[in-house]
Amino acid sequence: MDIKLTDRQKELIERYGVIQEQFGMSPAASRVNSLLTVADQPEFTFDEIREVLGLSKSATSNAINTLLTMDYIGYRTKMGERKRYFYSQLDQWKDSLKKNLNGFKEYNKTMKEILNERTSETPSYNSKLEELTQFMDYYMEEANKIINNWEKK
Amino acid sequence: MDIKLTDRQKELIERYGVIQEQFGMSPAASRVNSLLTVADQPEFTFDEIREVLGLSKSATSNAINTLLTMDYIGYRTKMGERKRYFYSQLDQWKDSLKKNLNGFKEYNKTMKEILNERTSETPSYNSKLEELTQFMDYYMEEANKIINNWEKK
DNA sequence: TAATTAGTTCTTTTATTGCAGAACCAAAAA
DNA sequence: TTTTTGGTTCTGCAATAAAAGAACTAATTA
Repeated sequence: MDIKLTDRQKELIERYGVIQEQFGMSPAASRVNSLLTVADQPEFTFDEIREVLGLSKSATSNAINTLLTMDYIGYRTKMGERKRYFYSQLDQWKDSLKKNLNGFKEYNKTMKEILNERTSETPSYNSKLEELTQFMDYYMEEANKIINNWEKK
Repeated sequence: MDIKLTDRQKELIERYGVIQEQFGMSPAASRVNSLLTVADQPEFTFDEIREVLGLSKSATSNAINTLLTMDYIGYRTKMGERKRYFYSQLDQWKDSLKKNLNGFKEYNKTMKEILNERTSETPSYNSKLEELTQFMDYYMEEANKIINNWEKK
């Protein structure tokens, strides 16, 4: 085994890790994803990940599985081997941006229901709220166009 | 005092509250912001908020102050009164979207540093990473245009 | 001057998260 | 058939976050 990382790589793994934590990912999962993004080696096994990051088996297992279900990483296998080789699926970004936009859809649905339920006594507030829901619809539509536009290029 | 909310309003406050929790806001702050968005009454005092939501003074105080610093709510005062009257600042949405885009900027800066540090042994991975950073720059620029475009309308 | 109002701040309690460590399991190898 | 490999799942502990409650404060009022 014996995987070596430069100090710079270690620093970047931590920095990128912290950023991902801010997006709600657990410390361990953030580090695993960082490792697979930063390290020269394109694929890591379960035990290699465990070793370089100094994690327990359970933490490694849970981190890998959350990353897999989020499609942040993938794995391949090799003929006649039972091990899995994990790699960063960085194409994930556009997809997770799209999922993000879908999250806004839920948000906006609720905002519209709130608007529908509001008293008619507050017309100026209500029309601001309405403008907001329209803006969100507009934004989501245009943002999707941006993404599709890029893909066509 | 004696503020009354319909069952539907209570339901919407909880639902909108949960959505906001998913964006990383504390339960109490989420409920306060929801209340000010959903309730007919356009302004609430500290004690009214405390009472309808059944929160302690400290929880109320902290929730209000985080919402104030995020500009999610505002308050006004009335001549000769010491109380503050809090209201939802729903114009916040566009601003927080812009702040969100700025968050991506930090993210992308780190991605570029990672790219710079990567081995030249993995050209296809590297070029994917590069495309990604370019896409992010493009997206941030275009998203800002969307927002400004709407505001001009 | 004492009491009330409108909060803030500090301390304690409770709930949640994140991880380690050990037990466990199924497939493959010895 | 026992052992090893490549994990997963369960139990428990430590750290952190959220909120309660009580003590505090600065203005205002009685």
